[in-house]
Amino acid sequence: MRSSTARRRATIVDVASAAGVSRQTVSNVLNFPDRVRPRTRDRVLAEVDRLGYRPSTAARGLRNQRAGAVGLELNLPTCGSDIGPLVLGALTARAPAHDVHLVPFGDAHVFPTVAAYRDMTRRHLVDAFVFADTHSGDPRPDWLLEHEIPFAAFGRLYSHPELTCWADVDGHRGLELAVEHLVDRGYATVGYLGWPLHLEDPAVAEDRHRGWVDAATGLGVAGPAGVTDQQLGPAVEAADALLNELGPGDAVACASDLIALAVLYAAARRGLAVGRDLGVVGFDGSLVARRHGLTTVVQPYEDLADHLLRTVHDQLLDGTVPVAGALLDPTLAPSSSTDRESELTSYTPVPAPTRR
Amino acid sequence: MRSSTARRRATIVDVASAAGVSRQTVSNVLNFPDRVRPRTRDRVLAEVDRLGYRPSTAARGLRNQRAGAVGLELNLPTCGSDIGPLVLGALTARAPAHDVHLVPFGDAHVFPTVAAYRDMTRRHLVDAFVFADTHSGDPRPDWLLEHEIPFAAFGRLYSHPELTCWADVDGHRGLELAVEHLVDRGYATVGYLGWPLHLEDPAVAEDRHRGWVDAATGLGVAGPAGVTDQQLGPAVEAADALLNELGPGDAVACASDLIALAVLYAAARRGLAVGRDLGVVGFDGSLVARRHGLTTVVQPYEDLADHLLRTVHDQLLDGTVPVAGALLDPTLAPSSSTDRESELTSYTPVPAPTRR
DNA sequence: CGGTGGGATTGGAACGTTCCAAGTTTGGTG
DNA sequence: CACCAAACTTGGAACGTTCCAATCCCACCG
Repeated sequence: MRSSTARRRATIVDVASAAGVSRQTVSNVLNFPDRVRPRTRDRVLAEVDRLGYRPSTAARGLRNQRAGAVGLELNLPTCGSDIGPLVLGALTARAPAHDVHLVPFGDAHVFPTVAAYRDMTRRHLVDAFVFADTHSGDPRPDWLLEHEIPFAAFGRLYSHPELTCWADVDGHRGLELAVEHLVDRGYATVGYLGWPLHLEDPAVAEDRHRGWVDAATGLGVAGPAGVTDQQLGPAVEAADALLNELGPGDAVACASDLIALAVLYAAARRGLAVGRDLGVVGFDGSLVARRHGLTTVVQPYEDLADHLLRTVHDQLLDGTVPVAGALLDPTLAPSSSTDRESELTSYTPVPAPTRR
Repeated sequence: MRSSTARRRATIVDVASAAGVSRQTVSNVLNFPDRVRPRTRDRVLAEVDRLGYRPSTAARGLRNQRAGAVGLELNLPTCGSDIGPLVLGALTARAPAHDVHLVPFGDAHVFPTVAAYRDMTRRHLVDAFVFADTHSGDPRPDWLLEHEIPFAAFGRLYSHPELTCWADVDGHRGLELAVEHLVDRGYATVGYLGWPLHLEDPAVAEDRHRGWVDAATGLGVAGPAGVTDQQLGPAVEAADALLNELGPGDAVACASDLIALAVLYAAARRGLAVGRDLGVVGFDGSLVARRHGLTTVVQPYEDLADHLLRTVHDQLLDGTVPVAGALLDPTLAPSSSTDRESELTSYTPVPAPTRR
């Protein structure tokens, strides 16, 4: 066993003696390159490269009193939604750019409490937290504020209107995009199927609804509107009711991809060919949309991830918080459900569009 | 600012002096309770509790040369599948029981390479890795073996038949469960819609297919079989072809929930009421199944997570690897698609079953 | 040619934990 | 009552890094 030589990973001292400088100089090369003369710097960097040296996370964390990690709560609503995996994927992909790593935690079966937050904080496992699905009476923001622990929320903190450490998608803009696209494609009237305002998150529901109202009214294409909760069965019934008030050549903009799927089903039920007879636009850019050939408003997941990570980073660095919550612009991904040449029905879905 | 008092988290020395013992005794209380007299132990534990002390992850990791973390690769196939979120949720929920935390990594857009593995290892950020979606020519197992880094795979390592550090669901047993359930519910003939054997993972496809063959033949209910890839459009066509050879009162067992959804669509296309006229069973226990009222074979996600985490834990502890890969038993979750009283069609889905 | 200033580099100390070897107490025995 | 072993407890050292203060070196100026 060559444990002593090959097995042990190189430390800063190994690099230092290989380059003929001291510990501290190597540290400076990596953390404050300006402090080191170019000649020395290059020599050190060459050895860093040759030995494959990387600073130990544990030693760094101990010395700096900072874990370089962000806790991410994965609870039931987050895991079981269509966008959960997309948010997680984006945060994971963007974390390295912010010099942090993620630590997911939470029991997918139990409703969130602060216990896990307290435990992870005490163990110095993370410096800050990111979470989603805030609700009224949510204990988490209060607890984190009280303990002065940085955090950022995906979605408005409507239980704490004064807080600005959140990012969300601009649903108003998203529905504008949807309506503009539908008009562009030549659909005559644009209806809307969204969420009731008394539902869990009235701001999001209101936001998307107003987007449709403003755009459709502005363009003179406003049709009927309906509401439903985020469940397939009831949504199909609501979609069915809405379609009673729409005719061939009309369209429906939806508050989510799941609702859009329900519209596909309601259309199929009455023999409407989606695309040709009826335009449908969803919201989320989820797997459901890709599978079913739904045109959808794609949330800017990477931008959201960047904003959330930057927000906690700034709080850690100097305690600054954003001047306001961030509403980020979504984009529209056209597919068959708004293609007039297409005859999409729920039971003859098209394959997913080829990836760019 | 009361930084100096309230802000600083308690350390082992604080606990020690509060309890009137030394550092080491506190450490022993937490790590080797037997070494400490009960009287002392209780006194120390009381102070631990009072001060809310938890050992610093960084200090522990530095001293023990162990991060207490497991890297989890989230790549495109993992994130974009129906089971990805379920596997992740289970691993997250079970990690604390194994005294580790997870560190997800990976770029959802790029195909996996060993670069990220090397980087995380060098930084001592993780001790081991868990990943899924192995494929032939996968560089990861070879690289990890070469560097003697523990790992465990979700899914068979069919590119390395000699390796045993994997866990997978017993698809054979799953399709037995499905067929038995369908016979139990009084369906006459049971067909099968699965994956072609030349697809990415022939072992899984073969496994599930044989389960159907054995059970259906054994019970004398074997019907026609078809194959399709894991895409909704082609799957609906394949399901349609299969239904040509089945009549009312028959059933289809499927290799995945997505394929089962395709069967729902094909049934709707020809006016068959799923449940009453046609039994359908999916595989995965995914969100898709819950939404669409599909009876499904649920993968034992928590057991899988436990096995994977235990496997890497054992490798870390004393280098032992399992004597064989683990095939874990799934369970069956009945829903409307095998309820003879129900008239489920793809466009009139039932609400998700109430959670237990 | 000595002094000065400033940038580059250095060694000591500390972050919080656990291992190790040595120390102290406890309880039992001759 | 003295002694011994076992049980329990203790302080020093080390894990790898970065902060801090001190030192070194060099060019430039008077």
